[in-house]
Amino acid sequence: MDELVFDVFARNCTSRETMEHATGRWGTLALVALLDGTTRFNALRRRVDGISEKMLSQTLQALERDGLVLREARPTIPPHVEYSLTGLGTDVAKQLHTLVELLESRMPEVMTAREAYDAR
Amino acid sequence: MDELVFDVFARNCTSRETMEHATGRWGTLALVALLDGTTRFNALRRRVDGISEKMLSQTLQALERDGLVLREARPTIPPHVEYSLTGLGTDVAKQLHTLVELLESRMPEVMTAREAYDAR
DNA sequence: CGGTATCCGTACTGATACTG
DNA sequence: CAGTATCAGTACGGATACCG
Repeated sequence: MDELVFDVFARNCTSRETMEHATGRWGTLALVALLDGTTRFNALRRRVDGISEKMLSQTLQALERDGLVLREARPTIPPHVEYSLTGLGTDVAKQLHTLVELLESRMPEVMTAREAYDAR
Repeated sequence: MDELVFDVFARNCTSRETMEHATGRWGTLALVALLDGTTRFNALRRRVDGISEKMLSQTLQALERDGLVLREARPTIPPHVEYSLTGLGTDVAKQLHTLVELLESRMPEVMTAREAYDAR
């Protein structure tokens, strides 16, 4: 029988890998940005401040491979490529969005905690 | 006036930093593990398969500084140190736990998507 | 426009050894 | 037990240049 390959706490765990794609530095931002709807590559790049072309490309590829993001390219000149969320991607993105909002609303607490921590 | 320092999409954003601590490779696992209750350093280390002492230490320090984790040390010999979640930490951890469960329950979809992606 | 290829620095990571 | 210190490898990330 298979081992618990979906248990995040296990070292060689498939879901851990996908979690990292979704919750990683750029994954979260890309997914949440896509909640606004279908978006083109460079629009996403402008939205996610600070991301490089390379990282956006890599991030989107990982998310597409995991079935969270859908990539649709029209063979026109110049190229027109649109990214959107799949059903699963939408669910994950919503969850991440909730987390982002939770954290943003409570950043004052975080700042206070940091000051206390740094004080000693 | 201040800029929108809590807007994750902004490059120099404080919440982005905290998000990365919470959703990073080890942050998520540490937080979710702590949902089971107060835990000692080495117990946590055993629970989070694959984490090194160094990374666990660094992760916990970052989370403690952000006010997500509480560290309590008894000055005994040998040392006895307990880690637990703060109120904010609990909220964040629950959110992450939901995300983990969502993803684990839908890993079959992910696996299918990967096969399709790799096929072409 | 939407990428890929290449280069290159640094920051992260894990072993290992050591300490109170 | 609960860490810190040190070190070496690597993978991440950004800048630049280039292509269809």
